[in-house]
Amino acid sequence: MIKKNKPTESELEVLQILWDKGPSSVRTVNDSLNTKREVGYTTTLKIMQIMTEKGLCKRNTESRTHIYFPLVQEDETKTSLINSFVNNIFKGSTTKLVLQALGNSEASQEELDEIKSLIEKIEKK
Amino acid sequence: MIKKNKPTESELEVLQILWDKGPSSVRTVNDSLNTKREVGYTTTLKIMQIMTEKGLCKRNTESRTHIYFPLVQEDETKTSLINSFVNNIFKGSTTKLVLQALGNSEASQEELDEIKSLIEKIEKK
DNA sequence: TTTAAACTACGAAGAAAATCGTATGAAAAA
DNA sequence: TTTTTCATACGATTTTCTTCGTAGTTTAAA
Repeated sequence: MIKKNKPTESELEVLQILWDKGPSSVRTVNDSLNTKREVGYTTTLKIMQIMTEKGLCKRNTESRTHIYFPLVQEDETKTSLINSFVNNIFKGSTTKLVLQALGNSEASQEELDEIKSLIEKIEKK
Repeated sequence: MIKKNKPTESELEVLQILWDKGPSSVRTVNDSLNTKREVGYTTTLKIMQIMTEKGLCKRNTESRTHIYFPLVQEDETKTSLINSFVNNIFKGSTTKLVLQALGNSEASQEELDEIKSLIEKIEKK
């Protein structure tokens, strides 16, 4: 883990949209955000400009409407977020997190099977 | 989940100490914090006063040195934190969190066994 | 009794994030 | 062409959290 580009919550919301939809304009991202909560257009614009400064994303400015795309990977970013979460809250023990998360979840049998098969795979190594 | 008393990072550090050590004075908490990072005494005091206002803890002011104790439970609080984490980052799917967390962890066989037995217990219900 | 140490209260400075208003210019519509 | 719509840029404000300095009090030490 070289850079600790920990995105803020807002930045993460934007990243999630970029990961899901691929390269997008500010308008697209803002519309998407507004399906969940009210955000002003220039607010979203500002956030995305800051994200660009921070290196969280990059943009194509050839056309008037700039197109933004993520520079950080979904998996990597989330893994890093999980790690700091686990460090903050579970003293570094991922297992504690998993136990507590699972203990309170309403996981279906399919989901449990998925987890079991992942565990098997780990055990084989 | 009625109240969304989401503690901040600092508040969580304090809570963790109160959960671990039981009712404590500001001095005790501050000393404990300082084993990990440098924090001024009045900083810790202020945080704990704010926590009291917020209802995260309560204090006994009978003696000059106030004794603080948590008003929120460790399990409940962490579960609630996990839930918002899962909502923010995994679109509400606890399973996704578990899969990704486990996939990148270095869990020992004992830990894996613990998880497996929890899964069995869930399946039996 | 005088001095020093340990507490709390409280205001305020600082830092980081989020939000927005306004200016400006380009493109599309009328 | 004129007007309206839609972009970006950017400063400024607001909010939240963190941190600390100082004042005032009580207790302990000298």
